Formats: sequence, structure tokens, C-alpha cells
Amino acid sequence: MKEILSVTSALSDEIRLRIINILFESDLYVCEMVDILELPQSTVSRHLTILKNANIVEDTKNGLWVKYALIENRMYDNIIKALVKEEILNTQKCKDDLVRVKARIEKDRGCKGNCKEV
Amino acid sequence: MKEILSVTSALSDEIRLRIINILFESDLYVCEMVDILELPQSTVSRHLTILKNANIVEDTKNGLWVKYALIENRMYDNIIKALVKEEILNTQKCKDDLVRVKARIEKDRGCKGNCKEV
DNA sequence: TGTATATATTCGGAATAATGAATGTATACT
DNA sequence: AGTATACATTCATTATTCCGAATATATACA
Repeated sequence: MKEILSVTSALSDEIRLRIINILFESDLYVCEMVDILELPQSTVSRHLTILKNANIVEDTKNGLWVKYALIENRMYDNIIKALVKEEILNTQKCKDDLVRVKARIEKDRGCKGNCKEV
Repeated sequence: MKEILSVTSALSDEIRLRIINILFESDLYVCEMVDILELPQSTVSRHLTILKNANIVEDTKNGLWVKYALIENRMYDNIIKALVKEEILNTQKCKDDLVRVKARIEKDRGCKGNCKEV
């Protein structure tokens, strides 16, 4: 019960749905998501922790950077795809996010640094 | 976005998952759910309103009684089944609810009245 | 008409969650 | 060593959700 509530609660927030949306497009560093979502770094980090605790995303440390990705082949994969991916794109804010993702990942990855490959 | 958040938020509460769980077993009147869930009537009614607004359940008025049922063939049907039905039964509280549902619907339906058929 | 039942809604308070600024921690580089 | 960057966490505040008692509404029946 607690597990399922952690998943549904994690999906009950607009910012977290936006994060899932952009992670469908590409794995991303925290600093990249901060730029894309145009939100404070602490806010993005906290929401990522919630998604991680719900086993929706996983993180990989790469030196100073932490890359987040959707966890594949997991129990709720289809659910998240169906619930989120199909519906979410109808909102302008999420469309705008995707434009920024694509622009962002075409440039150097990371932020001030120049970590180009993972 | 608001629609999907209304669904995920509706699924983010233990009492509402218990309600969905017992509605998988049988359509039920509010007063029956109050007895089965052993919760105050106002609490059950409030949660039913949230589920109704998320288009997860529908209500049918029958004189003094209001019967609630899961909405079939709806967009999130499979999701709710997968997310809720499979997982929820692992909890003792939900198992106990189901025992009370079965005992309840074998008797006269409704509460003080004797509305036996819908 | 009055009474009883079923349900929904209102109410104030408690608990929980989300916020951004500030701080802490850890790594990288000179 | 010192500085800079990336990220997580703490902090006080604000917003949201949840609660049960009480009340309101609406139907049924004598």
C-alpha cells in the first residue's frame, strides 16, 4: 500500500509530471533541468528525490554532475506512459519544456562546465 | 494536465484506494461503505466526491440511497486495475474490507431501510 | 404535517506538503 | 592550499489536504 501511494503521490504534482515529461525526451543533469524548467535548483532537487524514492527515476553520479533517467521495465512503466506521456503533451507548459530540452541537449551538456559525454 | 492530476491525486490516498478496492467487488451504497470501511459518513462522502470528480466512480440516485460504481471502459481503467487492484490486496486492511463487503451484500442492501434491489 | 433516514456540505483545526533562500557537502581545477 | 561548480538539505513560511462534528438538504413514509 505504501509503495503504491508513493507512486501515485509522486505523480500528483505538476512539476514532477513536467520532469517525467522531459525525461521521456532525454536523460538529463539536474542543472539542465533547472534551466529547462526555469525553477530554483532546490525545488528541482527536492522533486527529483521524491521521484527517486518512488522508484520512478534513478540517478547516476558522474563527477560533479548527477544525471537522472526514467527507470525502464519497471512495474509501473506502462502506467506512467499511459497516464503521463499521452496526456501531458496537451499542456502548453510541457510543450515549451520540450522545446528547451531539445535546444539544451544539442549544446554542451552540463552547465558552466563542459561535460559533453556521459 | 488538470485532468491527469485529478486522477493521480484521487489515487493518492489510502481511504480512496480502499474504496476502489471494495467497489471492484460490488457496487455499493454510501451507507454500506460507511459500515464496511468503519469510517464517519462525512469522511466517506467527501472521498467519494473526489473520486467522482476524477471520473473514477459514478453515482446513481435511487430514492434516498446513492449507489456508487467504478466507471467501466474509461481511459484509465487498465491503469487503475494495474496500479490498484493488484497491489492493494497485499494489505490486511483491504482484505478485512473485502470480508465485510461480502458479508454486507449478502444481507439486505442499504441500511435501516430494506432496499433489496437496484 | 411531522419524523426518520441517507447523503452532501460546512466548519475550524490538525497534519501534511510545497516553497525559495540560505546553508552544507562533495568534487574539480588551479 | 583556495576557488568554483553541482547538488542536496535545512529552515521558516505558505499552501494544501484531511479530519470529524455539526449542519443542511432531500427523500420516504406515517
